[in-house]
Amino acid sequence: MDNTSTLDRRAESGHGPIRRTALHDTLVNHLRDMIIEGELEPGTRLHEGQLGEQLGVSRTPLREAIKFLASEGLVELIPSRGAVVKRFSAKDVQDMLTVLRNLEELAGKLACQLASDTDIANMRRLHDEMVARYRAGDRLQYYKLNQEIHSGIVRLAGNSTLSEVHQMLQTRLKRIRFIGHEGAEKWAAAVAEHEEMISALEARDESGLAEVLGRHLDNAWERVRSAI
Amino acid sequence: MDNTSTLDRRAESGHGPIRRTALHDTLVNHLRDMIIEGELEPGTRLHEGQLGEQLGVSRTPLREAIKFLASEGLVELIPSRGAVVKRFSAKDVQDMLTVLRNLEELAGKLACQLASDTDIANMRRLHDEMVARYRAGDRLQYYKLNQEIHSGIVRLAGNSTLSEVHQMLQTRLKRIRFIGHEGAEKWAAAVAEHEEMISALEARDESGLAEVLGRHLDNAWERVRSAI
DNA sequence: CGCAAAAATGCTGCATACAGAATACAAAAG
DNA sequence: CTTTTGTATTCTGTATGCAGCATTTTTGCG
Repeated sequence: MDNTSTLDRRAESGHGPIRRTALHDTLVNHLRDMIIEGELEPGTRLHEGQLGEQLGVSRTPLREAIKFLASEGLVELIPSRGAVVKRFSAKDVQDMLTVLRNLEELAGKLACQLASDTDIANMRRLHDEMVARYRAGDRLQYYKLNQEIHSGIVRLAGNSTLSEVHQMLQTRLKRIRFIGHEGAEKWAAAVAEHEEMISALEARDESGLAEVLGRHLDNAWERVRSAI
Repeated sequence: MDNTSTLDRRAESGHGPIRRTALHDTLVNHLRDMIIEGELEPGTRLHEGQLGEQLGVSRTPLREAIKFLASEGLVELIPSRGAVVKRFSAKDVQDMLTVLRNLEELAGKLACQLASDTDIANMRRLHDEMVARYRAGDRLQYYKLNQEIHSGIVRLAGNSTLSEVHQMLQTRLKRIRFIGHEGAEKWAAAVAEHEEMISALEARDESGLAEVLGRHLDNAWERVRSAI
């Protein structure tokens, strides 16, 4: 049997020396990925002994990581019965998107006020790169750049709490968005909305940007609602 | 020396059998209270050995609770150096209030749409009770009811994510609000704003309620800004 | 007396060990 | 055949022990 733990392998695949980051962070990120990517499906019990052996760590740091994720809302703690991967209902997703929409609208307005011209130029560059990935049909890279753009706009709002909360909701929804693989025409529409977003940002059109961001997320809901 | 741990004493002061809740929850709540009430000041290192002995628990569950709080943003984890109580700058507080304002405005709108007449009547009752505490000069009870009313309006929005995020920010700000002990005239103004809030809710006046909630939080910022 | 290097101390990070609760299974009674 | 109860197993919750890192103190040398 392979004696190298899963964690080591993943860490080595990164850059530079092995395990720069503390084990706690590594574990948290790894478990988060496992949940987002569906390796641990909703409702799955997180078996400490088994999972620990699989990852090559003892139960102590594993439990700490699980508690951390519990506070992030990705897993649910059941007294004396451990932790299970949280299951999100359709309403849960809708609720998250409602809040996310509001936050992005706020972020859009603030970004128009606060972003430097350089910041905006960088966003345009990211956008162009994303469109290139779209044209190439590279869904995975498109998806990554898409997320980066949304996070980027929020970052331009210069509000750390806003970034933090946005990041948290984005993470919870990642799992869902993986499911909602939209068709070609919807994908094109999403790209068009992104074009609108960047244009509004360049024009520093607060209400315009907020409107597009809101519409974009409403459409996201339309895209995934059937998949849940 | 008193052999009963601090945790036991606090638990016994509750209702029913001792320690209904799991130790994890008890610890998290206790530490959270210690931070909010200023017993653990910002910048304080959370000394595992010492703190554990003081609370009468071993390091393991204590560490798990600390990790939980770290994800809530109340403490900061520093690799190989443990955890410290997070210090919030004036900008941090302003950022939180900006987000909180946006969330409450959203909640106000949704509450006007979704709340039942009974729900609204209950809010009015809470409000009247709060005004009574104000007239009696009972700051602590006033403060508690105040928080309950804000949480209540958010709850009426029927959006669990909204409630959760709101609760998180409210918790982080509690520590700050404890400082901002407003003067008599500002207190009166705050009560007046609350009266407006309830009236707007009863009239199901979405924009009116959102406006008051926003103004209320802006004023909250004015009240605490000098104290930071 | 000042400074640097090295030892010593204290704390965190992780692993392991033990106790108690929950569940699964089996056997017996209705 | 179903239900119930006793027992065994498994997993969680908590305590403790050990190793490594950070910091501080002490000691040796200029």
